[in-house]
Amino acid sequence: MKPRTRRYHRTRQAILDAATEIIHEEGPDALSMRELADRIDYSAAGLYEYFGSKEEIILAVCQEGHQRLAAYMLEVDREVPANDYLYGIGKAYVRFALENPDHFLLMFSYPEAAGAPENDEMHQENDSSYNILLQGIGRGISEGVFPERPGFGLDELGYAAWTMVHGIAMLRVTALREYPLDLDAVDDQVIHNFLRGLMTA
Amino acid sequence: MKPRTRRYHRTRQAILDAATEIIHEEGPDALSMRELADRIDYSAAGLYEYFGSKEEIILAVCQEGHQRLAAYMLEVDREVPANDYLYGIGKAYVRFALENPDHFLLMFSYPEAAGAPENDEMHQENDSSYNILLQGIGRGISEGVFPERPGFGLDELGYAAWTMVHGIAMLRVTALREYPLDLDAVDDQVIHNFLRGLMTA
DNA sequence: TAGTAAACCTAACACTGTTCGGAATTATAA
DNA sequence: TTATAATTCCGAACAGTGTTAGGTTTACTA
Repeated sequence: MKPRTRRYHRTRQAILDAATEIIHEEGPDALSMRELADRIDYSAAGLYEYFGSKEEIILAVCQEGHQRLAAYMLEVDREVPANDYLYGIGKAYVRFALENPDHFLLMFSYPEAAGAPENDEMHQENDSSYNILLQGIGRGISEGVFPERPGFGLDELGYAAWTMVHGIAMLRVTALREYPLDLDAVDDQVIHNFLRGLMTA
Repeated sequence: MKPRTRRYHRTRQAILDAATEIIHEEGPDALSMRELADRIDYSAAGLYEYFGSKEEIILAVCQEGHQRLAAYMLEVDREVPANDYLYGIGKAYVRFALENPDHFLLMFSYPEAAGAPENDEMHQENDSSYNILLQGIGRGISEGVFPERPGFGLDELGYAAWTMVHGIAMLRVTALREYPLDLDAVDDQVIHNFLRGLMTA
């Protein structure tokens, strides 16, 4: 790769990093092209050499967020029973949301950013967060931990699990953002209750 | 009530209706003070006689949304077994989100709008959507349909039910907004599966 | 009918994302 | 090394935003 394109990619990444930083520090509304440019010693107009619009920058930030979310889930220890592993997956999903609330909200405000860069089909790449979840459930099925019911196969089980952890994560970063009591313990029970439902046919 | 204050309230409501209309037709980003004023034959500055800021208008729209959501849930037939009633509650929650996606998303982007106008404690008024859900679960408990487990009482059951329906609703208006297949049937199974989990101790 | 308060608008301010034209920098070719 | 070309970058401007100050019109009251 030529020095030119390498420098180009480095600047692109600097823009994305600064944007992520602003979103983390001051929220998504505070992200303006001029402040973003200031942080990396550019002018606002200069950014348009690297991104076509502000929306493109936000979209790229969202895509990075989805990768980071997947990274959270890949860190989970797999050397445990399938149901315990799935519990870890769910907790990782929620933990990412709690540790990056604005980023998490942004990711799901731009649905078109959910997939891979050059792929309009949803979650088709292998290491998407949804695919990791799906593989965990598939493992539980093949190990006989989760019995498949008629009309409630892998896809339906995956959908059910996703809605549950996503509901927890979403509520906790929006409506329950300031909730004073400890919800982690309740989350545990909710997830375990769900998994128990899957395990008993 | 004097004609003056009556006219004042009518204008206030006209502003909120127009704002809701714009959000429904063109999305929340298209809501500008000038277009909003144009729709009801005012100038942008004139609106500030009725609301302190654009955010106040959005907040009021969100509060109306929460009331409408509660109305959806109050329409559900109560003359059925407790578990069937809760199923109806859940479906009503999701149906509101699907029929008012932008409004629904906005409501949960402004967490401070979740409660009553003069009440910073969450969901304290009786006919909030969450309270309706909670009462449905309470009925199931008192009728012996849902057994209370240790450390998993009414509040925890309510939280669990809320996260589930909210997860379904949220995913379907964001990440799965354009999903081609029919998810209503899957939602049925997911909700029923959840309720079955509650019914079996 | 005179005086007062409410309602409303015009004009402006500071900000936003974006574009245009040219200037500075860097790479390529002679 | 020098001339040419391409890339990179910026200042200035444009149309739009929410908001405010000041003044004018309207409506109510005494």
